[in-house]
Amino acid sequence: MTGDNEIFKNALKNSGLSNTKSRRQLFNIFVNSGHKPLSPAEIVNFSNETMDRSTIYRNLETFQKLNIIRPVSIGWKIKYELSEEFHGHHHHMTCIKCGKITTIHDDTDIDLAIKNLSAKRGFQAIEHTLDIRGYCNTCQNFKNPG
Amino acid sequence: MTGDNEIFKNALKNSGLSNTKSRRQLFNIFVNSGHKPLSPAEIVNFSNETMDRSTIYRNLETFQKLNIIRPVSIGWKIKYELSEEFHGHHHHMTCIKCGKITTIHDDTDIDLAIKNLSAKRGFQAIEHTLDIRGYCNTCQNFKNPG
DNA sequence: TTAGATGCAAAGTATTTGCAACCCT
DNA sequence: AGGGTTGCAAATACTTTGCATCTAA
Repeated sequence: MTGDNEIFKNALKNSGLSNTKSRRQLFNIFVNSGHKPLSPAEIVNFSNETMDRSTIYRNLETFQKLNIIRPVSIGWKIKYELSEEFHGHHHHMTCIKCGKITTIHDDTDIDLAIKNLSAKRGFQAIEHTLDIRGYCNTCQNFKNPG
Repeated sequence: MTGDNEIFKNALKNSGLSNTKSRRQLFNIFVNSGHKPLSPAEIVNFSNETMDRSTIYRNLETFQKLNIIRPVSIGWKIKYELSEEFHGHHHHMTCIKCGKITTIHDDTDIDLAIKNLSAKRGFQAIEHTLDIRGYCNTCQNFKNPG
């Protein structure tokens, strides 16, 4: 926890940005979310009027640029979660039918392949999101939309 | 093109859904987008009042369930593009700094690793999106947000 | 014929903006 | 002190909903 805070403060400092009350608060909302991805609007509600909406939106954008948070597409919407520096690396498997999301933590082969590919292209990969879509165990035999 | 249309029509028919004017129109917007991912709002504008907004939103949801389109997280927003059946398989590399998106078509190793992983989990993978974030060639030496 | 699809209209949410006041460094 | 940040307030933009009408099969 304390370590996370250091990383956060340094990210701001290294980019010459201020360590403000709002930014600390926003960061804490993510920390306290239990790693559940949040939409901008959900954060507005969570914050319970302690920050203005516009401040939240502006800082979400800032955090994203600093790679403090990262976007995840969850079904129909986009949400944000702490980036890997805080969160640990993982991937998602989403069922097209029932919407169930499974989180995956071990995928060395995939990560290696991604690393190689990026290097080949001269792209400096910082992190990646992988969303696998298909049918979960339960839904494999009932594919009609319902 | 004609082949794509067949796939589209069959997708509807196989699920017992009607092949309506609106749906054909929406499908064509994607075809004509030159494979650029589109947000719901962009589509509303594109459609130029030929369809009602509500029809567009409802059909986007339908198309997604039928796997005609798929979501892609592009920076701040979520967008849609034709699914692989129409589009061909590919991945995105997005620059955190300038937002530039590079499309990648050859990544056998990654795809193989994903296939293996899914199999191991009893998940029937239909498709996947991979978004690699980092710094593009140009931005690698200028990492401050600006 | 008729279940499903659409348009309309309005309500409900979400996001962005300019500017004056404020607070980090 | 001084520029980056915030709050405020209002304008925009986006998304959803119910219901009557229409249309594809």
